[in-house]
Order: sequence, then C-alpha cells, then structure tokens
Amino acid sequence: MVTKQFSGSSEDADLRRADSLAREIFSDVANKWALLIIESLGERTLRFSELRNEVEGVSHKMLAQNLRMLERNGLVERTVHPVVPPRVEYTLTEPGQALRVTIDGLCDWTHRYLGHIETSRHRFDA
Amino acid sequence: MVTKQFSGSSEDADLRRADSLAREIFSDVANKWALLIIESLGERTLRFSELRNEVEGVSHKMLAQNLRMLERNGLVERTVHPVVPPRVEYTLTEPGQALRVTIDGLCDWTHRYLGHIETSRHRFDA
DNA sequence: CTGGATCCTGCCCGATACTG
DNA sequence: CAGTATCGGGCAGGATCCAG
Repeated sequence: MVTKQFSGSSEDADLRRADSLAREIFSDVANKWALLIIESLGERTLRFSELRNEVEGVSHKMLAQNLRMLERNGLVERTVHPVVPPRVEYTLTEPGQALRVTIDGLCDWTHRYLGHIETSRHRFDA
Repeated sequence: MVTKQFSGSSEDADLRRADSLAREIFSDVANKWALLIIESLGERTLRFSELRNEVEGVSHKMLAQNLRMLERNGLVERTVHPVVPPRVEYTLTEPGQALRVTIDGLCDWTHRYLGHIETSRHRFDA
C-alpha cells in the first residue's frame, strides 16, 4: 500500500468529492415532487396543508419526505409557531429562490414546446 | 348523466388536457438520466456506446429507455447508418437544445451553491 | 395540524440472454 | 454495435394508524 495518494495530491481527491456531491445534489433536485414543491412555494410562505393542496397529487408522505430533504439542503426554511394546533410554515431560502428561477425556465420551456412535443409523440406512436 | 359538459365549454377541456400533458412532459423530463443524457449530448453527435461511456453510471437498459423516450418527445434525433456493424447516432433537436440551456442553468446553480448546501447538510445532520 | 412509523404492493431497474 | 424481452430483488410510495 502507498502512503502517498495515487495520481497525486489532495486536490484530485477534493475534485472527486465535489463531483460526487454535485451528483448527489443533482439526484436530490432532479425529481418531480421537489421541483413542483419549489415551484409552488415561489415567493410565498405556505403551511404544510396548503402545500398539500397546491401541489396537485402529492401524498402526505412524499410531501413530508421532500420537505425534509429540501430543508436539509438549505433550500427551504421551516418555521414552527408554538401554538395549538401547531402551525408550520415553509419558505424558500435564497439558494432555493435561485433554483426556482431555473425551474421557471423549465416551465417556460415546457409550455413553449408543448405543441412540438405533442405532434412529435403522435408521429412516433405510428 | 349530462349531455352538456360540466363547468362549460370545450376551452376548459382543452386547458385541462394541456395541463395534464404539461405534467406528463414534466415527469418525463424531470428525471436524473434524461437530464444527464441531454447534458452529455450538448451540441455533439454521439453514438449509443459513446453515450454509455459519457453518462457515468447509466445502465444499458436505462440509456436505451430514456433515449427512446427523448426521441418520442422529439428532443433527440436518431439517425441509423446502414452499415455493419450498425452505427446509430444521437443528436439534440432544436427543442432539445433549448432544454439543454435550462439544464445548464441547473448545473451552474449546483456548483454555485455546493458550499452552502454542504454546510447546511452538516448543520442539519446534527 | 404536523409529521412521524409501519405495512404492503407495484414498479423500477440491473442482470442476463437473445435478435438483427 | 444497437436494441429488445424476460426475470427477480429491492425500493419507492400509498394507506393507515399513532403521537404531540
């Protein structure tokens, strides 16, 4: 075994670690529910139950799971009001807002090419 | 049973159909492999086996599956050269290129906030 | 109302083998 | 080389129940 690192230097290791982290984040973010949640939040502050209504078709479990994930990554901020019944509010952080901008781009793209895609599908299915 | 439509007019039906189509497209596109494939393609033209090497970690099956899906939606163009062994090349269409631009934004975002996210995770995990 | 924990089902996806 | 079909294990995700 070698004491020194392989191809050389800890910079390579750092780069590899950053890459794997980027991949991880990419996997977290590139999922339907996360994107829809962020898009629904926009610049508003919403409660859990409100989000449940906003994000069409999301289950209780998926919403909770993704919100925790987004909170962990620092994309949403979770504030608990010590009242009964409990009131918990979610809002996008600055990184979250930045991400939302790119998601807006994705939505724009979807609507712009809706027609192209529909006809392309029809042709393909024949 | 009613002969007339519910809330009225076929425009509502059109809107609902467009929405469901948009959701469908969103689900197709908001998936890790599709995004990575599009990003890898960029403005190049690549063969199946080349894509297999480019997109780190993708399986034969997932690559074929996603390529068919992208082709169906008209985001990639598939050209078969009638030689042996067969040579099949993939390239982004104009809608595909447009989508790639927004994905680039996503990648930029990822790298810009890599640090934020890492520290946020660390704090959260405590 | 928020959000865990648990069970259970269906499907995703990897491995493999087979055609052109 | 490119692509499809099949099988099987594992995990995603819905339903439900409970706790604070």
